[in-house]
Amino acid sequence: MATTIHDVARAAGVSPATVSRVFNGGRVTAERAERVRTAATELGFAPNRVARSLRTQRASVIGLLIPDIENPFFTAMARGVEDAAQQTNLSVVLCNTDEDVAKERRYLEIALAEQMAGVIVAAASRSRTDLSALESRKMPVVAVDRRPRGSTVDVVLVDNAHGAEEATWHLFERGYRRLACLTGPEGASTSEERLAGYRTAVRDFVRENPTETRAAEALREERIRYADFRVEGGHRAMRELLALPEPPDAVFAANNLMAVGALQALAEAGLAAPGFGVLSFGEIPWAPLVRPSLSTVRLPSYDLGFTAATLLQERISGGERPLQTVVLRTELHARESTAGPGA
Amino acid sequence: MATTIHDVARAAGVSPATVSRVFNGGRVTAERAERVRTAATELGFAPNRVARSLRTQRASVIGLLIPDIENPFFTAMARGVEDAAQQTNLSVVLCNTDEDVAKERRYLEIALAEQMAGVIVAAASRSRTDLSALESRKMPVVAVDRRPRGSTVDVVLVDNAHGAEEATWHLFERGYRRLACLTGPEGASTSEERLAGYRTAVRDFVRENPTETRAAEALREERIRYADFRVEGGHRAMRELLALPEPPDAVFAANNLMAVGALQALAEAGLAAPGFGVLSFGEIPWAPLVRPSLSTVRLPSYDLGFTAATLLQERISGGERPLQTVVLRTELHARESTAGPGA
DNA sequence: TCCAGGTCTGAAAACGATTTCTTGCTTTTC
DNA sequence: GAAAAGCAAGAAATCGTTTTCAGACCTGGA
Repeated sequence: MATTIHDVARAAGVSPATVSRVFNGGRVTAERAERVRTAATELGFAPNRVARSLRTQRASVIGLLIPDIENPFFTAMARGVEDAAQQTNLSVVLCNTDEDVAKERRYLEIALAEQMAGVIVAAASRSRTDLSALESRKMPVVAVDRRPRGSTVDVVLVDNAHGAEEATWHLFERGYRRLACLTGPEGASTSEERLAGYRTAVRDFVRENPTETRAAEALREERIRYADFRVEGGHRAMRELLALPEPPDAVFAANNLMAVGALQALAEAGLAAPGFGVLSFGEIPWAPLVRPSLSTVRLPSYDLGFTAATLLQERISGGERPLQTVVLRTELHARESTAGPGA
Repeated sequence: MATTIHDVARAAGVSPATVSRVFNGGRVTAERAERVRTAATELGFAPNRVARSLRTQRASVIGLLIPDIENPFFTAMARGVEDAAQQTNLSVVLCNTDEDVAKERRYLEIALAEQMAGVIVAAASRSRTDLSALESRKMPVVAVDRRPRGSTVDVVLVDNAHGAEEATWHLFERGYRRLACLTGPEGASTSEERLAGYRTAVRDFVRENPTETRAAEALREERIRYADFRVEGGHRAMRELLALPEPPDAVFAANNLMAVGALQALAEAGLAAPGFGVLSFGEIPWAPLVRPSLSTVRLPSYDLGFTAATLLQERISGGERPLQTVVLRTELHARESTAGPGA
C-alpha cells in the first residue's frame, strides 16, 4: 500500500539511509543515486511527511490565523502568504479565529502540537492574544496587521495613521466641512491609529484654515463613534450620527465593512454622494458598483501577507537578525466624480 | 521543553502505556487515572499530534480544497465545514486551488503525505480532477458543489437546474421578455446544470404562453454566452450581449461574480433596473447596496459545507454505507421593487 | 610500505505516541 | 478448593523517517 523508504531501498539494493540521503542532498555516488531515483519513481514513492516531522521536529506547514475569513481584506492577505510560501515549498494552513480569543488560543495550541514550522497571526485581540507559549518554544512567529501587546516578534503593519490622515484630508479637499468618524473597537491598534490620523488631519486643517470655524467640530465626542468593524455596527453608528441635531455631511469609516453599513444607513435616509461624502478605509470589492459611490483607501493587503510570509521564512531557516517592523503604505483611491457637496 | 507521555508517566509513577490509556479511554483504575490527570495538567502536557498520527496512520485534520478563496460563496462554505468539524475536534486546513488543476493536484498529494483524516473538495475541473489516488489509499473524500467525473465518492450539490429554472421564470413574471443567459465554462457541471434550468424555464414559458412569440428567442445561440465565472468574463460577455442588433432586456447570470461584471457593463451603458433585469445565481455580498438592484438566487453555501463535513466525519469514523448524493435547495430572493421593465 | 585524511555506506538509535502481548492478580464457577 | 475467566498494568514492538556512528574503501604523501 504505502511505499516506504525501505521498499525503495530494497528495490535499489541499498540501505534506507542512502535513500534518505538521496532525497535530502547527502553525499551519494551518482550511480547509486540514479538507481534510487528510478526505483523511487517506479514505486511511486513520496516521503511520509508525518514521519519526517516527527523525526526532524519540524513540519513543512505554516499556520495563518486570521480573524474573519469572509472579509476580503484578509483573503487577499492569505493569497499573498500563499504565494510567498510556495517559493520554499511550504504549505499554508488557514485558520479562522472569528475575532474570538478562545478559538484563537485553540488554533495556536494546534500549531504547537502539530509542530508547524511557523505561524503568521493577525491577532484577535491586542492585549489578550497570548503568543508567549510559541515564543518560549522557539516557534517562529510574525504578527500582521495588528501588533499584539508585549510580544517580541516581527511585525508587518499598515501605515494606518498616515493613510487615515490623507483620507480625512481628502474629504476636506472635496469640500466637506462637517466630518464624522466611524472607528473600530477601543483597544484595537488599527482603530486607534486610524482615529489618530483622522484627528491629526482635522487639527491640521483647522490650523491652516482659521476661517473654517465649524471644521473643528469634527473632533467633538458625538462625532466620533466606536463600532465593531462589522457591517451591522457601522450601520447602527451611522444612524446615530444622522440623528444628531447637527448631522455630519461626510464620514470617515475606519474599515470596509463598517463603510458598507454606513452606506446602507445613508441609503435608507435617502442620502448619497456627492451630497454626502463617504470614505472607506479599506477596499470594498466591486466598489464601482456601489451606490452611493465613495472614495477608498486601498490597503496593501496582498503585500502585507507576502511580506509577512517572507519574513517568517527567514526566521524559519534560522536567520538570526534583530526584530523587524515593516510598515506598508496605503494608497488613496478617489471616486471619479469631482463634484463636492455643494454641487 | 516539550513534555512527553514519558514525563507524565514518571511523575505519576505509572507506565507510558497507562498514560496513553487514560487519554484514549482505555481501562484504568480511577485512582491511577486521577494521578495521571493531575500530573498531566501540572506539567502542561498535550499529546504530540505528529507522533500520534504516525502511529495511528491518521491525522485529526481534514483538508478543504476550494477553487477561489476570494469568492464569498466558498468562504461561507468554509465556515460551514469548520463549524461541523469542531464538533468532533477535527481541525480544518483550507487550501486555495485557484481553479488550477496542477495546484489542486499538489494539495491532494500533500493531503496524502500528511495523512489527513479526509478531504472535502470543490473540484477545479470536472474531468481533469483526479481523486483516484485518494480512493485507492482509502482516504475518505467528499465532493462538494461540483461533481467530479468518474469517481466514487459522496457528493453534496446545489439543486442548480431547479434553482435556475425558478430564477428564469421569475424574470418572465417580472415582465421581461427578451432574456439572455450568462453561463460558466463549458464542461463545468454547475454551469451546464444552470443553463439547462434556464432552457427548461424558457421552453415551459413559451408552451404556456403561445402568444409570446419573442420569448423563444432566449434560446438562440447568440443569447447564450459562455464565460469563466469571473468578473472580467461576465463584463465582456455582457458587453457583447448589449452590442447585439436586438439586445436583451434581462440577463440570467450563472454565478455571482459574472453578475457583478454584467452590472458593470450595464452601468457603463447607462442601463439599470427596472428597465433592465438582472438575476444573479448566488448571492452578492452587500447586494442591497448594488446599483442597479437585482434579484438573486440564494445558495445554501454554508449548509453545503456543513453537510459535506458531516458526511465526511461519518466516513472517517468508519461508517460503511452506500454512496450518497445530497442535493440542497436554493432560495429565490426577489428585489424589493415590484416594477417591471415597462414601468 | 604504512599511515593520515578523505569519501561513501549501512547499522542502529532516535522522535513520541499507540497497541499488542504478557504477566500477575482477583474474581467467578463448578 | 481448584480451574477458568476477567481485568489492570507494564514491557516492548511499531509507525517511517533522519541522523549519528563506525567501518570500509580509496588516495596521496612520507
